[in-house]
Amino acid sequence: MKALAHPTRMFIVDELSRGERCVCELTEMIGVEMPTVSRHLSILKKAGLVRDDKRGLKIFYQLRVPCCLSFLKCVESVLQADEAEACRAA
Amino acid sequence: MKALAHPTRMFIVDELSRGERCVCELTEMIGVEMPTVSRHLSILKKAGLVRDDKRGLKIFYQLRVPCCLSFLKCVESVLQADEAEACRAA
DNA sequence: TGTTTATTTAGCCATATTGCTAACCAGATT
DNA sequence: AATCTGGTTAGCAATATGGCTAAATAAACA
Repeated sequence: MKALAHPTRMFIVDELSRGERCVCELTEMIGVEMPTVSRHLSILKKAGLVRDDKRGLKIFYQLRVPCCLSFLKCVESVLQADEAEACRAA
Repeated sequence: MKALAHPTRMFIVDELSRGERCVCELTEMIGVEMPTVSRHLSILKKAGLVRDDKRGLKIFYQLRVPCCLSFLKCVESVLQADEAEACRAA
C-alpha cells in the first residue's frame, strides 16, 4: 500500500501502465537523479507491483499487477471530477 | 493517496465502509491512544475521504468517497490471492 | 456555574522516508 | 584488458511521520 504513496511512484506506475520503460527513460521524465529513481523502482518491485527485465545494458520495468490499472483510473477520476462525479464513474 | 498509506487509516476506511463510527469506537478497536486516532482521522478528512458529523458529545465519521470501497475490495483480493488470481478477480 | 465526557491541538521524541553524491557492478565495445 | 554505459548500493543530511502525554475546547449535566 505504502508503495503507491509517493508522487514519483504513482507517476512510474501510471507511465508503466502505458508500456514498459527503462530506468533511463523514467529518470529523464521525472527529472530526478537516477539513483533516486532506482530506489523508487526497487520499492515498487519489493511490493510486487513491477517486474524488471534486463536486456543488454538496459533494464526494462513493467507493471506486474493489472489491478493497479483499474485503481489508477479510479484515482484519476477522483482527481478530475468532484467526488460525486468520481463515484458515479466508479 | 498518501492518506491511505497507513495500516491504521486503511483499517478506519475499511471499518467506516461498514457504517459510521465515533472516535471512541475506533479508538477502542484500534488499541492506540485517542489523540493518535484523531490525527489519523484528520488526515483522512483533509484528504476528503471522510466526513465528520457532531451529534451531542460524540463525533461520528463516515466514508465520503465510495470509490474507496471498490479500491479496498481490489486490495483485499490482492492480499488474499497471489497476483495472478488477484488480477483475474479485478 | 462547575464538572464530566468526547475530542482536538500542541509539543516532544524516535523512527522512516527521500533526495543527494560517491562508489561499485555488469554487459557491451574497443 | 581498458573503458564506456546503464543501474544499483551505500552513506549522509533534511524532512516527514507516528506515537505519546499534557493541555485546550466544547457540549451535556449536576
